[in-house]
Amino acid sequence: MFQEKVPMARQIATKSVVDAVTDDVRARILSGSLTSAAAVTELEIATAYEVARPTAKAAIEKLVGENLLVRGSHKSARVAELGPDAVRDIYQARAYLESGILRRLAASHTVPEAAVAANAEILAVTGAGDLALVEPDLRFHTALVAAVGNERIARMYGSLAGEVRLCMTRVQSLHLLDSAAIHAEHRQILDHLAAGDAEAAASALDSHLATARERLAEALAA
Amino acid sequence: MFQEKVPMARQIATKSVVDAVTDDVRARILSGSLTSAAAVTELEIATAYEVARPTAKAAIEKLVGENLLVRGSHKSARVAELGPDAVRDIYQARAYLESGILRRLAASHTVPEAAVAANAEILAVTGAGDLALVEPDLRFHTALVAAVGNERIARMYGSLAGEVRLCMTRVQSLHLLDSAAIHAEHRQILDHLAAGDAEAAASALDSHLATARERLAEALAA
DNA sequence: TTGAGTATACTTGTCAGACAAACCAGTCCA
DNA sequence: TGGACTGGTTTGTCTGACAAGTATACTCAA
Repeated sequence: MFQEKVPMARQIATKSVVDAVTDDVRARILSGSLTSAAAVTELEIATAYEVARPTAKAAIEKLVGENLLVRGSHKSARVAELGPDAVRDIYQARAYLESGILRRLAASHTVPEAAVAANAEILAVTGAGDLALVEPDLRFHTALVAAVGNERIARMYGSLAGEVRLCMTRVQSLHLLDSAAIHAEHRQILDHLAAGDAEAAASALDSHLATARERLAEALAA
Repeated sequence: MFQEKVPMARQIATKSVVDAVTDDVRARILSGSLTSAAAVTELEIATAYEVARPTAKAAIEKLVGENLLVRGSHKSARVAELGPDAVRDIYQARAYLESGILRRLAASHTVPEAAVAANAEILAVTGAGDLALVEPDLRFHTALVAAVGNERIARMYGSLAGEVRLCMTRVQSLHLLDSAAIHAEHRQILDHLAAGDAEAAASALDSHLATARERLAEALAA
């Protein structure tokens, strides 16, 4: 293999035009700059980025595949709008995935280093922007998922995380999330992991997600 | 809404050309007609179905999004080949998803009707082709997942099911799967569900998947 | 004034053709 | 024998175009 001859090749990345457009549009969606109020047409994207329409089309279809955009046949795409039921669906799926993972991590007394670091960041950004909280929070949970080393589960969680971030930014999450409380709940989960108490870790996660879910759902219902 | 005026509108489906090509290629992949031995080029698909190259390209990229095809930049696509490690990864992910689901179903003593029907079919096709067994087997598990009514979990499981079917057909599964044993193990799971015994159901599923996983992994290693 | 039907504009679906860039394999030369 | 070059193959992207579907606006009649 090539990697054996050059153990530490510098990683460079060349993005195709479609990928570049996709990434930027996705960032705009996740940041809340693009809402479900206005339609996202292929021509808009094409002119905005000065690319051909097929390129814009490919980018839109990629995002549709990620469930960030929705569109029907012969209709322009819109940002997927997440109602209370969708939020409950997403958080229920999260709970399924993460509770199983915590059970496994607890069995081997594994406390992922990356999760600890992400949790520390939550306190660090206290008082900063409201949206600054979302990133480390998601990174904490993603680190837990990544710790089991299962590629497909990580992929699945990634697709969920996109939708989670989407609805977190839609509700501007100003007063929904208290950084100190989140940090404490995360800390509790990590402690249970260190102690190897699977059930305690799972139930702590359940309540952690349940409160977030209900607050989000209520905010979206209004 | 339109649906309130016409309560039972006939469901008709118009597939786009891209979707039609995608579906057919996917079927060829899952049936084993397309293997990872030969590359799948855009021009091949385009000429085979008498469509333009962009159409073929879109179909290929959809299947790449489903993880049935893989391809790097400027390289032709190939059917994803699943080694022993990939099989273990997939089955571990399945076990995560399904065990959590069984716990929930057992808590409400739910025995999905569709799962019972699918399990009956497994006995019905005994002695028929080897591949005939795969369909009802997957349908049994899919029915369990669908019973919880979570859209995102069902979606995730669907993407896994594609890969499962892929490696099941790659190993021609002649002597790997004994229909009577499978039926019995499924039956046991359903019984545990009816009794509301979550742990027993989950552990029965675990061993059910573990045997299938190891046999598949061994066969692929050879 | 209101309703229905038509007409028009907008958007997407698909195609053809083209060129550049990247990859691959085979060949040639030192 | 090893490296560089060169050709063919494949993909990435673009331009331009037309057909088909959707939604909106407009007109005309009741």
